[in-house]
Amino acid sequence: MHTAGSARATTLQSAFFARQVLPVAQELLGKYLVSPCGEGMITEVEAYDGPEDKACHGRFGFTERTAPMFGPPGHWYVYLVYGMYWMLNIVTDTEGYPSAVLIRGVGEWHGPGKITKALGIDGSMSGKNADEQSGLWMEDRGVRVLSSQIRRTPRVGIGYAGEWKDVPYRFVLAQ
DNA sequence: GCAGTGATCATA
DNA sequence: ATGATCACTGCC
Repeated sequence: MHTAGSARATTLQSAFFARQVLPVAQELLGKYLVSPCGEGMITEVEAYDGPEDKACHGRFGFTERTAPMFGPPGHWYVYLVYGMYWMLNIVTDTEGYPSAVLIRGVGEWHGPGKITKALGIDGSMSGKNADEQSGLWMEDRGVRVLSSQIRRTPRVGIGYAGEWKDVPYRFVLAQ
């Protein structure tokens, strides 16, 4: 109680994610991804923002796979890409509006496919709430991130997305 | 620079 | 049932 910097870790709750995806994505830098299999600080994310975003999976409407994106914020959306790699996203904003943050870098793991492989995350996590019961959640451990430490770039791997391919929705914590 | 890999979705 | 697509990675 005497040391200002010794904040207890707090689990990020639904209210944190029930906001526009861009501020949520930016503020996830410096937070921790935690599971029984491993954990680390989030260092790279991307935002996917609603039906107008030509790179967002929600742009084609509700399907079985993308259902979690249309569900309540604070739940996981996990899908397989290129037949090999599970992509981990946290759903944001309001129920019915498809938006999510892709977790691309955590601790020593640089790359969304490496994170899920290291932590043993697969599609069975999709649609579950991000809490201790599901076994995968995020924590604020008091790490302060200055805006000067954040680099913004276009998103990776979405060259098909027309005018949306160049929007700076990727956030990287400077090394 | 590009192959590997298989679920998903549209079309039928 | 079939074919195109794909928010990656590792090796050429």
